[in-house]
Amino acid sequence: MAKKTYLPHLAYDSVIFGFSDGELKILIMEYHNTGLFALPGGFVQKTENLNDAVLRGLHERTGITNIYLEQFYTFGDMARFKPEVMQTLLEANGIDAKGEYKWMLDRFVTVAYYALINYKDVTPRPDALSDSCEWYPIKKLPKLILDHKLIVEKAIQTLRDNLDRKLVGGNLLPKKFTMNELQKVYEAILGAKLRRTTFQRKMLAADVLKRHEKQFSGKAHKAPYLYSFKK
Amino acid sequence: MAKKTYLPHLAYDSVIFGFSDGELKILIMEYHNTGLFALPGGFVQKTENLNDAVLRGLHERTGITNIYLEQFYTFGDMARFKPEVMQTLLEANGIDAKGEYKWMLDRFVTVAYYALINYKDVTPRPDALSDSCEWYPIKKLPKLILDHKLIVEKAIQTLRDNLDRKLVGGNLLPKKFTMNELQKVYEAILGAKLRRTTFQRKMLAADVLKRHEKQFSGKAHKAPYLYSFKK
DNA sequence: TCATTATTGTCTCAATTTGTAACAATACTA
DNA sequence: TAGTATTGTTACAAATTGAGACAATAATGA
Repeated sequence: MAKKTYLPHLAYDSVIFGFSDGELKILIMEYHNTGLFALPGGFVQKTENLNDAVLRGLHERTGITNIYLEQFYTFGDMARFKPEVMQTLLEANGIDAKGEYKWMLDRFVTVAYYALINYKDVTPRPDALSDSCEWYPIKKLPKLILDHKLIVEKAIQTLRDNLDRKLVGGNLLPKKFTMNELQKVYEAILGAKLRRTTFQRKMLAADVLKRHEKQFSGKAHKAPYLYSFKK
Repeated sequence: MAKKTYLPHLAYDSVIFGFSDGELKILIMEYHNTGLFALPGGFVQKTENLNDAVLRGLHERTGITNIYLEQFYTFGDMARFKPEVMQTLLEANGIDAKGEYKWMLDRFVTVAYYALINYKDVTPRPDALSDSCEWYPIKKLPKLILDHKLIVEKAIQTLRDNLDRKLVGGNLLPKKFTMNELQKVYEAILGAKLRRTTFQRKMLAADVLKRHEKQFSGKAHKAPYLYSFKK
């Protein structure tokens, strides 16, 4: 955390999406004894690629490598400069905000990314300053520091815009999934119900799915096929 | 240009699109006595909004205010760190690269924007270090420094993706234009011919155009209507 | 064993959108 | 006043999407 190792004034924040219980969720960190909630973020080492810094941070927090990651906006307004917030975080952790960590009170421009991961693959790990790193449904987020709410909203908007174009929904599921599970992911992202038959036809016509064996659930009805994304 | 006034390690670059002679063009700067070409860019003052810094730079170079501007990506690879390039630029201008301007040889992360402007409204003005600031057709760009070619390609790709979604084509034309002129802008951006009747129907159905008086060109055929974008 | 139930995969037909061409209405020229 | 190039609109075909019907399961339970 020495000033020397990181680029000053530059940070990243990540909106990490997961899917469970039919809901879209994101990882939120809570800081010790402050009641402050924030997106997981970090800093960029002086000789490190920006994208690599984010992948490094995601790996530390989720244990996953090979993460679907997309940069979507860089936030650089002066309005997001509130040194008293960072000071609260540092002091709550018994760190002298006038010492080695003083650079963290400076103005930061932050590059925002979103990640799509399979909920089950993750065991959230808090970092040194934070109390917990937990999943929150996007409809029930706690109050977030600075402009992090805005960052989340822009992430969701970008994800929606990219959903059909980049066929990215599968990254929120295990390798193999049923058509119904995929549809539920789409519905959670778009915030709207979709028609079963139209959805199935569209996905099959897109020619991106590979069909596997059937999944027998033990329920009293026809078993659905399992699918995975090609390539 | 004193180090004190700007955020270190952070820059912006702008891909400024204009349309003339049926072609999409961008503004490129050439540096004195170096044969080096680059996108117009700049730095962010320590107490200035990122977006405002870009608008300020665009105003200085084009004289225009009220510019359509969109941020599209932040480039932060180490591969773009080539201090010898900036050193060449400074020395060609008789500036001691070891002095006050030494910070410009550092690593920079750059936030890239594209702008859409009406070609006729612009009188390109070079900045202190550059020789000229001129329009180049996107098909005939000179070799650009660093990763600026990549930045241009990503700008064009983003512009294409946003074309229908954000209906931004009109920003490249004067307030009033004919349907045919608008179609030519779309064709230049997409790099493909469009069908006249389908294009006209789509634009009218989108309900974003206001129809004005006819434009009499003096040619021996029916005069087209002029249109402007609503609001 | 065999009707019952819930869900799935596919098909059908209607509604809508898009592709393509035709056509009448200019605005000017010769 | 006929001829020419271009425009705005319409007409019809082709393709896509909406909405429902229907047969094919897997299990359950009489």
